[in-house]
Amino acid sequence: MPSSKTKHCLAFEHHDHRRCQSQLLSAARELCHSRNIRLTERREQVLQILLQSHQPMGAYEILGQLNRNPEASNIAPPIVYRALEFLLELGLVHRIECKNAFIGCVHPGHASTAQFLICKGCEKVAELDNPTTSLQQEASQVGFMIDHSVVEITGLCAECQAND
Amino acid sequence: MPSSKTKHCLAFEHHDHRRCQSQLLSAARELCHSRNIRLTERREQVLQILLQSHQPMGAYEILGQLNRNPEASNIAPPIVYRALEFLLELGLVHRIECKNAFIGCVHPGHASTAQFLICKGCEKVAELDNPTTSLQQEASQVGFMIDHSVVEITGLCAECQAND
DNA sequence: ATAAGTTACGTTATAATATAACATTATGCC
DNA sequence: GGCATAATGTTATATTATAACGTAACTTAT
Ligand SMILES: [Zn+2]
Ligand SMILES: [Zn+2]
Ligand SMILES: [Zn+2]
Ligand SMILES: [Zn+2]
Repeated sequence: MPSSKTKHCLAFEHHDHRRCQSQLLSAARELCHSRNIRLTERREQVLQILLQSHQPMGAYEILGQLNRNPEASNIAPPIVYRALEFLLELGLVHRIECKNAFIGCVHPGHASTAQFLICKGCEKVAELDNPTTSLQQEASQVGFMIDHSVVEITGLCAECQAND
Repeated sequence: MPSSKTKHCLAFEHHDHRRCQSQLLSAARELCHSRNIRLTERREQVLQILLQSHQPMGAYEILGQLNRNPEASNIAPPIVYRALEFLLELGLVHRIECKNAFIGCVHPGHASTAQFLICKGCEKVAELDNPTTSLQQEASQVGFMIDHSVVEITGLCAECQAND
């Protein structure tokens, strides 16, 4: 689980993902409840789909999973994109720009400053948990006011290097 | 012009862009010549289009400019994407992931470690010229081997803050 | 409770971005 | 020239995303 002390890289560590998943879902519910915002069934469905793994998913892949359910089939793209928009704004989900894909946030709360390690081997994406300040320093040195940052490092995780 | 000593942010500084443009074009020609790689007319056309400004352009925008030329019209997407692929591999052009767009590299040579400040006001994109090491440290602390990194900071440049 | 206002969802169509597959032309080498 | 290779051209289609408009569900006021 996320910790602010030690250097964690959840996605690349073996862990009880069921627990990980249910904790993140609870956190999402609590966040919405506390802010008096509606985590509707659709929105929760999309979040749950993203929380199934630490691999990012495309919008149409999410759509496919929603439509795999025999009852209530034939859902169309806007529904998924709207749920994603909601979840992104709350910081419950992040967009992986270099893959046009989406992933559940493992440290819900901080919306605009996430950083990711993206493994080309196992395709998992780990969210770093310390918002590096050096970029902010760089930016402020030239008088730039940061609104949103995208930091996506692609390569091979330790395990995939070993298994090559 | 790019310098490795002072902290520059070319796109946001007033400068003689004609000169900037022609220097970058020359640098590209020299790079290709020295490596015995063919900077064909098409490839150079696409590069020149990207060097027109410090704003990124979508592939179809580039396509539009190519087709604006009355002779040799009706060029199709693959041509642009192939030229871009060539230029990206050489590091003469970068892809701005969060905009699905492309921009000429202002420090030709370093392909995979660029960092950008993207202004929402003037839509210019500045390429930082010191590859920050803190990210690499982060990555190596968890045994991650970096292949390619995307660092895109969106916000407002100093001038756009003043003009708000 | 009902009406009005708002938010979320559903539906259809289409826009914007990107690539697959194959034909043609240009270039370099023998 | 004849051959191999690389680059370009062409057609069709895949993938990702949004516009526009209608319906249903929730919220609040009377
Ligand atoms: Zn997990
Ligand atoms: Zn891996
Ligand atoms: Zn310039
Ligand atoms: Zn600006």
